[in-house]
Amino acid sequence: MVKIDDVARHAGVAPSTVSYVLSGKRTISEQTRERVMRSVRTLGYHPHAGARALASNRSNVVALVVPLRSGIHVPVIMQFATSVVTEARTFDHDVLLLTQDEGVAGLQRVAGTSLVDAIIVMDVELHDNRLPALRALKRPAVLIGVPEDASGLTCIDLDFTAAGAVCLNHLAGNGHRRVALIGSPPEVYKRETGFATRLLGGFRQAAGQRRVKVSAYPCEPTEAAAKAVVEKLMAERPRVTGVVIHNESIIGHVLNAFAHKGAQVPDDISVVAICPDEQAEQARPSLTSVAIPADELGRSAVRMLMGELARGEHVSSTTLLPPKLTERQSTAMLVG
Amino acid sequence: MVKIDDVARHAGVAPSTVSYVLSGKRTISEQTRERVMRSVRTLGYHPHAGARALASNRSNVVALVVPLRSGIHVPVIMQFATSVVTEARTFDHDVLLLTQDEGVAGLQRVAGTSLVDAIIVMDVELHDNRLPALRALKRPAVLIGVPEDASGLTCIDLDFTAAGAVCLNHLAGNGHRRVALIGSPPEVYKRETGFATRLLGGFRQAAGQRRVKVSAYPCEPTEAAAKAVVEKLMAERPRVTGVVIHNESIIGHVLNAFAHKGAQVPDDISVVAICPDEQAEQARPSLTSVAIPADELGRSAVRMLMGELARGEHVSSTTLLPPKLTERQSTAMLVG
DNA sequence: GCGTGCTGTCGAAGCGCTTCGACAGTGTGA
DNA sequence: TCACACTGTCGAAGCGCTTCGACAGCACGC
Repeated sequence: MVKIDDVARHAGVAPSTVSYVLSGKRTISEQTRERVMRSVRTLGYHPHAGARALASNRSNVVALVVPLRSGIHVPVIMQFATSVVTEARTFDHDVLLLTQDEGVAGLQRVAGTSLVDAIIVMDVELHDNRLPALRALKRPAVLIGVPEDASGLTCIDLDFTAAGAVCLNHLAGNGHRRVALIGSPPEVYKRETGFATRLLGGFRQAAGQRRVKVSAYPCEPTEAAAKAVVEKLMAERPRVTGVVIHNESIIGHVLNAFAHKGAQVPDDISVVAICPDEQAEQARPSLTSVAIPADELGRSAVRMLMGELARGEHVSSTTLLPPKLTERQSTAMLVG
Repeated sequence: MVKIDDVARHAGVAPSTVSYVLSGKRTISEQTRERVMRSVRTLGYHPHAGARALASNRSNVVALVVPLRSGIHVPVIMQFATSVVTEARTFDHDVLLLTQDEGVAGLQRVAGTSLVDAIIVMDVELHDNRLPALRALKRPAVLIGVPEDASGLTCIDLDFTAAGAVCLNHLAGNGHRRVALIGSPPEVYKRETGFATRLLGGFRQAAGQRRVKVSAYPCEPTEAAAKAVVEKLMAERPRVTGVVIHNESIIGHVLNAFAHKGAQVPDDISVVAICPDEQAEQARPSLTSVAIPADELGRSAVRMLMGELARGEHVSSTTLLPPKLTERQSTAMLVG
């Protein structure tokens, strides 16, 4: 293994000079820098991560805690994870993958051993049991999702409350007076997952203001469940003309179920979805939708973390990205 | 931060004794062990990962390289990744997430800096450009997938050749003489992704032996593409009675398309899929399928790595898990 | 009673890097 | 021309852990 002393000798400088060339933490003459860099390249020098972490008290690794829970759409998680990895790399950081089932112990382990400099936690519940640990950690953390009490924490998420309202308002603006929400499985609401609960809240509140009659139908992520929900909906509320779908897994199935029952989208039923843009564009008909900006969330989370690490001080904040509704073929003005 | 010297002082022993208690690398009296462990717990000691890595030349981290490519079913990747993380934790290791787009440079970086002890690479192509680097690395690596030349490498995968044969034979055994394969998008075959190419090969070879007429239809992972492929298939080969689907994303769409065209499964068309068991069970009708054992692959990959790390010597090997076909409702004896 | 072989513990020497203070050498302003 | 402030580089002191060799203390067999 080639080490910093080898590079120093090869370039005819002190080891500390090599270190400063590589870190840029002190000014080095262009000439020396060149010489050192050439040595680094010809020798194929890679600084030892452990040694670096020990001496600098920085591992250049961030932890990413991903959910394994039911009711969470896997492609969105994956998209988020890759955007975190990609963005972290631009800051010369790597990403350690943790699963949620290690829970609080996992957080304490990776933070306590200085394995990671910072932590990103996905799928935060309203009353998440990891919150106290996260507050106590002496490392920056960003939560994706907003718990009920976000004090002392840094959170970022799509503004699901506003998203719920935007969907309702779009339908109401098109004249729909009876609207249904087809959502996540019941257990997601039971455990008070932030995004589901908040969207439903925003949806209901806007409906109250607009005097629109609404109803909510939780739904398991299977084709059969989607079909059953549509049938139930059409039987119980035959006069519903607008539907909001907040459950990526069943969007296609719901559309098929409507078609099967002879309900044309958008002629008989207008549909708005909350899902990644890509999915909305691929659906037939293409879906009016509020985008889930997984990519942007991942990038922002990393940037916030890097900001805190650079500044060395913690400021609690909550960032809610405004929902962006894109109108496509699945919604129309209510006629008659 | 509490360090090993603090623990040693608290327990009234030497730092080295604490280290040996924690690592178990030397015999320690039960009495001393107890005392040290108590101190560890009361002080809340967590050994510094970097210091440990520096001194022991082991980081206790394995790298996992995941694909970002099109044509690869995301839930399977995710399932695999979580099984790797879970299994690695049972060996007291963590998992560093790398994306494929860092390519060879990424492998060299994490291995060269001693950030990781070992590497798992998913989605290996027949002529993967990372193979030379992986052979040259002085760290254990396990490939998921089998390249054409696997010499010097450790590989594990489902035996896709056998899987292709098993599917064909199951249909042939049920009397089907004309069978089609609906597969991955064309680019997957073009870049010679192992699993797609091998399955097709096994399928064709078995067909030759059984004197079954076969045809292959690549398919993009969209509902529209699936529908189009089914229509094309039924127009071009109206006498096909058996279909193998090797493309998890479109299974549901293909079934719907058949239904839409009035072809009953399994009465008119028998369908075999290659997909996770869970997905096969949820489909309607439930699908006769060859399982993709993502979980087992992940676990095995980690175990092989840990074995190599423990032994300290490299032995090249290729492990092919035998395909397991489970008969469900989507296949039937050909009548008439 | 003495050599021999264990067991359990200790002390010290690193592992490879960063960073701090020191200090030549050079340029600047009075 | 001299004091002074920069610039660029060096040397040495750690960072917190593991591991090697050493060595007391004890049991055993002769």
